Amino acid sequence: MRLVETGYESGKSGRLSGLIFSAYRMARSRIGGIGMTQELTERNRRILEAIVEEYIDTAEPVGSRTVTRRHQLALSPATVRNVMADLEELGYLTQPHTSAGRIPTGKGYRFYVDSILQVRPLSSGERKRISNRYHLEGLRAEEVLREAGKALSAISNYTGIVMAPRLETTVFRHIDFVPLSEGRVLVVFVTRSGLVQNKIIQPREPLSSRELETIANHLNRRLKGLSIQEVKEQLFSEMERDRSRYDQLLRKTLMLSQEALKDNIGGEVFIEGTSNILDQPEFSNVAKMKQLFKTFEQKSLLIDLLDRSQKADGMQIFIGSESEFSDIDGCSLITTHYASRRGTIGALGVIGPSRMNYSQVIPVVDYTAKLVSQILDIETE
Amino acid sequence: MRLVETGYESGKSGRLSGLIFSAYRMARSRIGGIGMTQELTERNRRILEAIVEEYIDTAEPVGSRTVTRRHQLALSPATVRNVMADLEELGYLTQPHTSAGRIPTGKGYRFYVDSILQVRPLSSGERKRISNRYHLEGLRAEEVLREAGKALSAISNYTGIVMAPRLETTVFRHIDFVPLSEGRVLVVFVTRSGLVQNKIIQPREPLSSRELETIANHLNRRLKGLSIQEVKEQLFSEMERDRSRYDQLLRKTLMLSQEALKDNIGGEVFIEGTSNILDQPEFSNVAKMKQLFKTFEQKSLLIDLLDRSQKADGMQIFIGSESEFSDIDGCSLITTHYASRRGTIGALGVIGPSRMNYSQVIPVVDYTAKLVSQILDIETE
DNA sequence: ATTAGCACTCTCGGCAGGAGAGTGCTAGCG
DNA sequence: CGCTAGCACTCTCCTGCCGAGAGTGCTAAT
Repeated sequence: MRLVETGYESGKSGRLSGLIFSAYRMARSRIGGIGMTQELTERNRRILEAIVEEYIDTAEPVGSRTVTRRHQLALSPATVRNVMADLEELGYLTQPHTSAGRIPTGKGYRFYVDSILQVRPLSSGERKRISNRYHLEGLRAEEVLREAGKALSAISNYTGIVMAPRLETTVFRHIDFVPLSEGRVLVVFVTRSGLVQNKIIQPREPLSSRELETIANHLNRRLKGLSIQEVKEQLFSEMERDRSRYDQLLRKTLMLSQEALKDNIGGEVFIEGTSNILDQPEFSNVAKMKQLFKTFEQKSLLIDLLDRSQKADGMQIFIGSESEFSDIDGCSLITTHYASRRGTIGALGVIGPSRMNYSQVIPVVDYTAKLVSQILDIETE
Repeated sequence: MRLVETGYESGKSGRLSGLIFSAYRMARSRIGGIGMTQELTERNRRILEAIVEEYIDTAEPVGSRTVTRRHQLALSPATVRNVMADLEELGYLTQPHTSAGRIPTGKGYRFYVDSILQVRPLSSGERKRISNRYHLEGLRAEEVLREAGKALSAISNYTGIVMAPRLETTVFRHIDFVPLSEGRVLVVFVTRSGLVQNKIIQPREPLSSRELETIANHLNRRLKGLSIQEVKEQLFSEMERDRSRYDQLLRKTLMLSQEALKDNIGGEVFIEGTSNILDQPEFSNVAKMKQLFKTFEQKSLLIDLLDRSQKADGMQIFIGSESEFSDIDGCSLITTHYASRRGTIGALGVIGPSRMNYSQVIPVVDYTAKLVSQILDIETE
């Protein structure tokens, strides 16, 4: 099976209004005639909702009596049982064993998230609680991202995850070349948002430290404020134009910058609050836990998902079970991108059990992304 | 109780020979008249050794019969039982419950490590297996440290931990100033070993980006190759000397550098292979595991221990149980410092259960430290 | 001093039985 | 025809019990 992505789109008029729009859109699709809607009657949907929410609350299989008792449905347990049997047949629910209650399947969560879930915007108190965590003073960009991860994990009680922007999606602020041994050169980039990244290159011909200095100063005056994409284009066109002219230094400049920009760098991932997730009852199973921590450690899967999220528009929800990523079976990942004023730059989110409190976490992720975007903008304009 | 540090000293003539020296010293102190030696007869020591090693192997409480069977002692189980009772009375062993075997206490491990343990040097094959992990080509200093952590964890099957050098213990290579908003300045340091560190400062008076550039170029020519300590001294004496002379730029230079060097930066910690430790049977207990991961997350305790290790000479072994750091109860930490050719710069080690294979891990930590020192030197000379 | 023997203690796995939760089915009701 | 009450059935989980096994401490003999 494939990992399905949710088309949880934001409106154009800002993220938060996007959320409201989204809720509205979902409400509409409930009445309208889209695929899934035909499959489930309104009553069945209500019952599915009750079961998912109950299970999110308690982490225990949900029985028919619980549903009628705790969620005011004017129905008897027997009726609910019939409905539950139907929902199981359709693949939304499953039973750990006969004579246990039901728990949602991946498909169940998916339907819940796509077509049932109502996201309420954060209260101003909640927003304050989140934004208070960034005592802006003198935080370096990297620290802002780390802090965002910590905030996400602390507020949600799950694990926060933040991907630093890749160099190529950023705006140029500063470059520097430091000669190392054997002709190798350490390149230090500073992006407009103040993020410092570095790499080592081996230029085809040797350069004196004086030359490196001159080249850096030159580039810094010329390229400031351009996106890396623009930088690349400009350098390329210049190279074309001046191919004929014999200017030693210019040639070296171009050669050096080309080397420096050749490969992607960045995409570092910060994972914060991993111990939080140990509180979740699903991870009393040590083997499962180990699986999850292995995933945290190697990061490639997470980078992959965050990359997708960065490219996509709006909130993405990945539900672990039933997906090709059996690694994080039983886990869900809620992500969105954050962006400074010029173009998309990174992604962040929360990892928790599929049995996660989506309606609480989604607005937190959303607001955090907005906040990070703002801070990176304000701090560095 | 306090966390005791072991005086596991290296000789002056290189680390590895230090290990051998150490073993010799330990052997001597066994015969000599130091405190603990009087407390235990040779036979008792042999039995304690057998028990600790058996427990390291099996993670099961060790019974008297096992000791006689698997370690060739010409003694009956009954005799061993008597000795075990004595060792328990003296605090070296404990029983999970009556009629279970014995397991070592913190004191037991401590005695084993200090006075019994024989460390054998690595075979050349093992050394190769470790050094092969650094495919030197173009690794940035930070990546070298990360890789060292990974190597430590992979070889030992426990968790590797590496602390990056603090700026103050390093040698100056390069500095750069990047203007941000509102008069703030991003300072980028490159140390001789190629490590890039940065911080944000707020100079008392504003500086144009032209001035910043000039100052950086000036400092880079003047200070290269000095230790940060020397840099500070030089700047200070210059400040004294030129107090009278009215040179605007020089004054600004000194002001800026002073700001930049005011606080310590660095001391970042890389923890690799956390999931490894989940294989250890002591962590089937989820609560214990959570404790440990909390410690990993907040890092301050680890930084504290590594800082101590950096200052101390030679190998340090911290044994968790019985210590003021109940956080890592049941865990031990083996650390040593690594050093480039000029002065001590960082520390690294392995975290594992107290029931860790010391004789295997100690030489690995030792060799890795030597290797990291070398790589940082070679790469950047 | 060391050891053989023995009674004792404690854990652990398996097993049986009962409580509790929940189901599926069937028959009756509006 | 949809809903519901009732009931038999299933499965888990907890408890108590028992015996096997491992290991101990003590005592008496060598």
